[in-house]
Amino acid sequence: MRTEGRAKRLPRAVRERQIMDAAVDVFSRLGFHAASMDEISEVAGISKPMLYAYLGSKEELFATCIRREATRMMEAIATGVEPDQEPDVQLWSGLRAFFGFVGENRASWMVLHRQASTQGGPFAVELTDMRSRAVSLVAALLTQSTKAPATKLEAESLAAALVGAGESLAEWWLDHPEEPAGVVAARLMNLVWMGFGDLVDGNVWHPPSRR
Amino acid sequence: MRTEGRAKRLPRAVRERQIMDAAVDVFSRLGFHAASMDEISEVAGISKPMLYAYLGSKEELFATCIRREATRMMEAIATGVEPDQEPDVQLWSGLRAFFGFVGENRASWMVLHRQASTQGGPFAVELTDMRSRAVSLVAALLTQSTKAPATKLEAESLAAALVGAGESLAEWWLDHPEEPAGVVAARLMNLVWMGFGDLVDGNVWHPPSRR
DNA sequence: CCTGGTACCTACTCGCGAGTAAGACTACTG
DNA sequence: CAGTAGTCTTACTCGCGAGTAGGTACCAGG
Repeated sequence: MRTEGRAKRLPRAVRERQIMDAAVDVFSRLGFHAASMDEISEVAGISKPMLYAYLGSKEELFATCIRREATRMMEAIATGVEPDQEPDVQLWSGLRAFFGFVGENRASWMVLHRQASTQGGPFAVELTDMRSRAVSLVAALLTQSTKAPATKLEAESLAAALVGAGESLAEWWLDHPEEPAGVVAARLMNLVWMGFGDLVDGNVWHPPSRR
Repeated sequence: MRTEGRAKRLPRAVRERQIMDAAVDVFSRLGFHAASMDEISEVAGISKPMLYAYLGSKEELFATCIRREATRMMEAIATGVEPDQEPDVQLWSGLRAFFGFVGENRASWMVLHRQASTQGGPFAVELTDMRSRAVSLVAALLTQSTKAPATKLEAESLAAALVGAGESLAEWWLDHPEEPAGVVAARLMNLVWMGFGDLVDGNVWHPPSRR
């Protein structure tokens, strides 16, 4: 990019989107520190001062990326879940939506999770916030469907474990891209719903269509 | 540290250990890029050229840290597991050893996992290697105990999911240090062995002493 | 055709941190 | 009490990257 002298004149809103896309790409490949504003401007097809004019400092730019991608992802999941269904079906649709998003937005996910969680301070806050929304959601799902009255704390921590498992399986998936999203989702579904205790006995969970 | 002029004369082996300890500390707090050789030398109580004389470049130093901590951790787990036991007991002892190590070596774990996994290239290799050893171990445990003849691939991927869940729960634990190691371990044990399906019905897994 | 405002640029400053040159201090060995 | 091997230091070089100063091209409306 930027092989030619001057870039086409474009309205600010469009440029800002281009810059954000470039930033997510570069941050995901290089990480926050190793990414340079020079490279981002290059990928975006403009010169460095434009970055500063539009998106502020490097840290501001990064934080803005985090916020945008986090919002996109939460929306994708919210759209995917099917409320007013059995608990296991709700969990299943949530998992499918989650892995679907990650599969189609690997760069977004890397920026969101891998990068944001390692840089301390203001960045991690956005992450923590997003995660806790997810945890509360799962916890509610659990308490609502539990027959034995488990404590709120118990449900919360189990939900945290599940969300963590999802995050980490998505992380693992980055290194095994050949697997389709549905398979990965189903795998986690079986692990957390049935448990190894059942699985080793050959008891498997099936999606609703097969019932 | 380094407030006084000259450091005491010490044999090379001892200095190298001090340097490594300092490096793990600084890398875990700041991350690879943000950590400076100047700060590491300061914490170690010596001057910068000593770092280069003994441990080579910054990247070499980091790789050496990764290798050392990975080895320490695998040894801790190997010592903790109890072979010739029921599968669930083996899993349980493994989990306890793992979370025990992480709890007593938070800095090590952060360097190992959080930092190494985000820096690409040669560092991630060490990590991947360690993880795959863990995965094979769990996969073997699974196939050995499964009645239904699951495919090797299925066992491998479930093992990967479990290891990932462990990693991520440890990650989560860093932000909730008040929980004791045993509780966290038990929680994961219940999640992966019983599954939510059982848990919501009130069926819980108990450690061997209670049987 | 001028006049402003907005998009865009080249070409810098400047501090920080990786890595090094050159030598000084200490302890053991004969 | 040399000589020498290994420990440790001060005081640099040098490149890279964040952030900026001071413009130039382009499109309105008058």
